Amino acid sequence: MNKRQNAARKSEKQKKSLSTADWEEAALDVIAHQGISQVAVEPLAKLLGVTKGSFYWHFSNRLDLLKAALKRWRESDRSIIERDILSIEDPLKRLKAWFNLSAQPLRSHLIYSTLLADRQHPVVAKTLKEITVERLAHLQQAYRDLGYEPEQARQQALLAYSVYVGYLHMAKTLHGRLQDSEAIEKYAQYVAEQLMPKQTSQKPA
Amino acid sequence: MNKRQNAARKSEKQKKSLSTADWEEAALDVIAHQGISQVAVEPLAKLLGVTKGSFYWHFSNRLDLLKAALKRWRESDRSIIERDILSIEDPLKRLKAWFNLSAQPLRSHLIYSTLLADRQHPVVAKTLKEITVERLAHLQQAYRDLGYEPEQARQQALLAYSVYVGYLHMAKTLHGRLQDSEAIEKYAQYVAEQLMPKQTSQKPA
DNA sequence: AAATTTCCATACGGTGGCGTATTGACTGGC
DNA sequence: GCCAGTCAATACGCCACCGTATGGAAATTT
Repeated sequence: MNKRQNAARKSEKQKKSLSTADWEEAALDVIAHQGISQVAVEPLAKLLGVTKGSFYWHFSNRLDLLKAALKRWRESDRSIIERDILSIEDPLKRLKAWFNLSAQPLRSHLIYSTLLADRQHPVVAKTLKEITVERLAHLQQAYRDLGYEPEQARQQALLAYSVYVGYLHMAKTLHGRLQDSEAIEKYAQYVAEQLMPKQTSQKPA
Repeated sequence: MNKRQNAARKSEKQKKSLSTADWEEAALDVIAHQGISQVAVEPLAKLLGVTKGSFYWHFSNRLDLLKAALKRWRESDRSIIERDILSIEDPLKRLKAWFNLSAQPLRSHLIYSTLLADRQHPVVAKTLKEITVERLAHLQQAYRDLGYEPEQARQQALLAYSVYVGYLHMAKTLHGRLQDSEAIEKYAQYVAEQLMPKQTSQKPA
């Protein structure tokens, strides 16, 4: 038998030794629910059932872990967007897909929402700025493709994205979590109607 | 002469001894620029040119200060809103005043924006929830007064407030501060146009 | 001018987290 | 079966901050 420890360390499955990715994922889980400040190596180690002796084998320090975790999140998020949004050719459908995705209760949103709170942290600030600029560009392009003039497309993209960010906050503030009920569905529908060009004119005044 | 210390303690004016309000204001300044976590009693004392011996004379502990500071902020903010917004009878002008105030670079916004980031903290969460509910009610009322049906007024208020919150975040994320330039003016103008009822109909579909 | 109140300094112990150093145990390759 | 590599436990020193205890000085009261 080549399984490593014949005694299960704490709960289920024979735990093999941890990989760098395991630490990153654990960090992301903590970020999603508690924020950057709670990503502390000793508590995290306890969470994973080891001590920090292990941590400092995988990472040189705490910052190193944060960078790696954020990079991992960013890549996964980007691949989702590329697969589910940017691949859509019809700009109206693409925009709808944006709104639809935004209303979905994904861990990625949870992480983004928490990162917004931790924007003081230099590493977080850098990541946020990058991802925000990127998404704004995509949104602007969508509105451009719908016939908006560049400047108006920019404003509209900013507006739409503000609604997204604002919603994330409101949900957490008012309910302590991201909603999953029908209420959000109705609201998302309403928002989409407000933020998408009316049928009556392609190029609004 | 009844001035207290004939030698200026550190910079200007003969510093009399500190009041509770002084500590609260200092805390709010730190909150505005660095967030709750940086409101630490020893650093704050250093900032005020005293030691924490003073602090624990005025407050029983750190939490006590936070509560007091937030209460102070909330009251000042509320009085601004009552004076500059709620007093306006014409609902359209009132709404315009909301958007106008939102675009102003006030310390109150700065604080609110930072508090959004610190919503993990129980005391902050409570404060935020209260103030959000309050403001949403005011906004909803404004839209009601404009002829919106209750449900739509609620949605619209939520949307408008999300834009406000989202904008605060975007500004900080993209520029590291609240903008004061003409750009924000134009954007505010654009947003107002989008979020206020069109001239063509009082009661939008 | 003495007493009391108000405000502050200093010193102390406690906690939680970071990062280092060292040792140990299990693994696969030879 | 030995060795090198991989992952983890333990112990240590450090720092920042919290809260307490105690004493002292200036201001105010009497």
